[in-house]
Amino acid sequence: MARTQGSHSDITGPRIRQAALRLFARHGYAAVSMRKIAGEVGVQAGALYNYTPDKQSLLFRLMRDHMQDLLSAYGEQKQTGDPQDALRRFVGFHIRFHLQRPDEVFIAYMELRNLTPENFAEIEDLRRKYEDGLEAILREGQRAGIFAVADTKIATLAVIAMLNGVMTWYRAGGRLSLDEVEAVYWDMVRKAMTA
Amino acid sequence: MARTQGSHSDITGPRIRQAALRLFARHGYAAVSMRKIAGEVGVQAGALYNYTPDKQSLLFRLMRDHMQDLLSAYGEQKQTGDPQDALRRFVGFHIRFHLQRPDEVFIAYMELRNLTPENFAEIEDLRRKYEDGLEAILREGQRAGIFAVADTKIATLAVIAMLNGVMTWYRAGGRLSLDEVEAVYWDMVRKAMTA
DNA sequence: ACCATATCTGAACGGATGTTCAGATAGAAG
DNA sequence: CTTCTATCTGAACATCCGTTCAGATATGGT
Repeated sequence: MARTQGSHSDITGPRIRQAALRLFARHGYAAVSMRKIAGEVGVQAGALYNYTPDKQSLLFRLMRDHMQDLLSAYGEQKQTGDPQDALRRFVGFHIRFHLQRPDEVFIAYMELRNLTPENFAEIEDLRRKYEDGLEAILREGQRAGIFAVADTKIATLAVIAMLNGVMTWYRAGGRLSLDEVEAVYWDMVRKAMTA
Repeated sequence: MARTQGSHSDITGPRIRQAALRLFARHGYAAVSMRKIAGEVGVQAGALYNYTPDKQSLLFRLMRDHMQDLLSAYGEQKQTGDPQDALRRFVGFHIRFHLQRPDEVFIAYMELRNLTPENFAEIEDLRRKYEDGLEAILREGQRAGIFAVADTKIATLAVIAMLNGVMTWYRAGGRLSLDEVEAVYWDMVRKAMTA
């Protein structure tokens, strides 16, 4: 046997990335073999190498694409308004964007140590760019006397860490709606940052 | 060759746990082989099985011991005082305890998915017990009208998530002292929880 | 109908994996 | 000094790993 009926790179390629994403998120990069990914797609392991030069690149591209999606989606947000509004929009954006991509978020966060140093540096760079967006808001609010934090960098990391906590417990159709979750977190973030 | 000079279970046992802890934290459970752990200790892989029935148990016991240490250390804390004081003490305790054990914290958090279902349930049970300690403080403060959070369970998770963020950036000898870090986080937590 | 090319198989590669165990030596006890 | 036991080695087991590649078949264009 060789090429199979209906096989096409436009179909197999996305399916491979999708399967890798799911399996990496569930079991971790090191615990997932190329054969398991291939099995999920219904293909032999060798076929994966038409779509990725190696396993490491498969992981890296998933992470890089996710971070670039995050940055470009955040870039499309309205950037005007006073710092308080900007912070509120950031909270809403962060929660909603990340809750829509649980697997990507999990991987981008847990699999950093499985990246080569070069790949790690690139992902960290993108992450820092995103954090800088929030810190700019906090600094502007600090300057305007609206916010009162001891250290904008630490506050940035604290807010993001707090918001990321949503991912560990929120399930669609649970006790609280998305709007309610957003309101609850916004209340805590606002109070924590405000004078 | 067989038994080596100076070999003793009181020495080898702790060294194995220590090496496993360090390697699991650095590279992840799945990426660390029994041979690598043994190599770190200066012993052959087979010797590890005098100290653990298998690799899974090695991971599990590291996590369980850590969680039990956490619970027993927290249990020794002074529990009296008004909720505001109790919350301040919780923040200080959590930051200091966890910063002293970065490897254990990392593992207890990142390697949950590599536990068997039974082991996972046991660790999660211990984690919930710890969270319950914080939630009791928040509920008591809520009852007394000191705190004003929309949901004590979510607030509990939010506070812990925020505090855990310290672990990602704090390095001893850095820009801020431990006391300063504690003060900065306490300021944010207090404001976020207070009416 | 034919051809070029895109796509996949199946086998193979060297090496790593967790675990077991008989046998060997060191330390402790008498 | 002898005996018992704690401790470790070294080899072996079956299985899995990431990756490569020649060859086979399907697809799309002419």
